[in-house]
Amino acid sequence: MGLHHPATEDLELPTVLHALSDPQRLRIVRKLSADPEPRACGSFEMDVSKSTCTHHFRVLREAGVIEQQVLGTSRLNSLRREDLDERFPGLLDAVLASADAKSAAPA
Amino acid sequence: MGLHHPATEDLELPTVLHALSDPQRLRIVRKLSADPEPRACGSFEMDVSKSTCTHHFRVLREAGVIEQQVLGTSRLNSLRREDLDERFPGLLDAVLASADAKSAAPA
DNA sequence: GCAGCAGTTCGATAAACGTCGTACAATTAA
DNA sequence: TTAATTGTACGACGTTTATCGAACTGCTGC
Repeated sequence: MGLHHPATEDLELPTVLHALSDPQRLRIVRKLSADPEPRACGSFEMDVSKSTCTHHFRVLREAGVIEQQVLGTSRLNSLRREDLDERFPGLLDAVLASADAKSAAPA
Repeated sequence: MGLHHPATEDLELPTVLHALSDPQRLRIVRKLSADPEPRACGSFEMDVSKSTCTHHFRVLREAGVIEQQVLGTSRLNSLRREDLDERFPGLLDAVLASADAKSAAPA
């Protein structure tokens, strides 16, 4: 069965903000942004269990933040950057910039 | 007793995003942005009970999104726009613009 | 076929959340 | 002083959340 992805015009701001408000999920999104190549779930070094991972990827997908393509036994994840930019201009960039600034360790 | 407000450098991105991810709270923030005059809690037309209101204002305050000043029996609420812009440049604007766009009814 | 790998599904659990009503405190007005 | 106004504190409640482990499905390769 195909995974469900919300249409661009159906993206809800509170839902997206909630999806981005969890540290684990924020990490996923940042990695996807840093390297735009679609990546399997397993390639993210998550410090939670496999089933928790599945949960977080689903929250991101159902919020419309990521897209998941089935490839064999894997799910290739990519950011829905264009859709997000169309619906919420500047939001993703601001969130990513804020997350980067925060983690940019001072010398 | 004075109300507790987090310092600008202590603002956490996930906490702020979570504070903004609730429709009631988003409404509060939008009203504060539309009219930058500090306003009492009661002046927001909220469709929830008084105690729920108190809860939402506290979440916003503890996340560092709003400032509450005591004036008599009232709490004057204002956006911590400068602090937010310093810590998370562009974030608040992007959220507010997205919220505005969403509620801007098409013809 | 069989084993291994990638994720999902299914409870379960503990914590957090949004909501309410009632009671309370503190200020202001009569 | 009494009453009204503004908001808080305190449970209480049902829901959602983040987490886990164990069992499962579906592909890939030997």
